Amino acid sequence: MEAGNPGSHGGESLLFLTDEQLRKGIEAMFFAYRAFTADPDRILENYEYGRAHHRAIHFINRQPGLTVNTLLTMLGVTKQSLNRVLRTLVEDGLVEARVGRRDKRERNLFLTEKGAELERELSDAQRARMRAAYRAAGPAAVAGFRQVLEAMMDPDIRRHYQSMRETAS
Amino acid sequence: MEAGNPGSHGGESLLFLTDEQLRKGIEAMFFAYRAFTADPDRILENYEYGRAHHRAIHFINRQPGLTVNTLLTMLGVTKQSLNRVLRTLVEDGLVEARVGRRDKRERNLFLTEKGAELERELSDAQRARMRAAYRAAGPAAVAGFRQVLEAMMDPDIRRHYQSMRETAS
DNA sequence: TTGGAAAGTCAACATGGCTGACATAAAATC
DNA sequence: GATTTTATGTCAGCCATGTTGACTTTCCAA
Repeated sequence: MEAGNPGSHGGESLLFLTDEQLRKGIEAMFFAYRAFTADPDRILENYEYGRAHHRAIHFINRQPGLTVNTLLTMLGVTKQSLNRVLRTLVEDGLVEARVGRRDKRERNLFLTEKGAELERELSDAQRARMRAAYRAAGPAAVAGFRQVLEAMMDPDIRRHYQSMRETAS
Repeated sequence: MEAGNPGSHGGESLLFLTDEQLRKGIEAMFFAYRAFTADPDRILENYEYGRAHHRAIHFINRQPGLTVNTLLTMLGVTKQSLNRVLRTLVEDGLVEARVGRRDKRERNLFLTEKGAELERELSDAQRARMRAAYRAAGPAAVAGFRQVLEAMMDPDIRRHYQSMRETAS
């Protein structure tokens, strides 16, 4: 199935959809993602945290005060998985979980100063690689990169992604 | 560190390197990668295989006859990890490990017909998503996507990536 | 007041990373 | 020819992080 015919003439856009092009894209995703996580992973070895902690910290930093449920949706894991991670972060004083003002069942999550410090260390490393790649590829490539990644996301998540507040650190 | 100054005027390329841009890129990678692996993961649930098996099958299909060592380099895992996966694939008749002709210590890996079938099923799903994203983003975006991902890879791996034979299935 | 939602917890299990130790066969080197 | 190195395979055990299922507490809302 899917002939992947390189000689087809269905208009410009089809020229890029050969099996070979698609497979190269798949490999590029795999290799790039591995590099993308490698730097933070190295840093996390010095602490007693893993990649799951990094992800939680990232999103709490991006949307201070977000609820556990929202974080759950963004991470796409079960609450039991998340809770294991979140508990250690709260115990270690990197994350604060405040009882919701309007709805007291909710917990609003914030990074403490200590949490923000680790976030910075991890983020600096990850952004450095991203920045280098952006510089090497150039502005036009960066726009295309973002467009393809967005198109690849599941629609529900894409909405979250697009509406992410610009909090910066 | 890293002021990430949106108002800087260092030339066109620097305008794309604000912290916010970089963080959005980081999130895009995370969300897109999750979607990227979701379809094959769903298929693999029907078998007794996991993501690790998929990766091995992918590269054996791409470079038929590659050695265990080469596969190890591409996957970036230990031989013990790979062996656990490879053993079940050979036992189940999806992969054939032929003794090397020139160097009899080596094993050259090939997909059997059965292995090629599973490869096709997994690959079809993954390529379908990639194709949809490529179509939605357009040819220029695809080129940029590939450029940024390449720039993000570790140099050694990038060389492997670029020299990957065009075997297609 | 009752039902459901948000969060937390315990237990058990699977996958797939890892290290360390060791075995075998074959190539390469001295 | 003896020795060392390389490629592969294997066993055992550990760890991080995902899963399901069951159950509790708190609190909002109908």
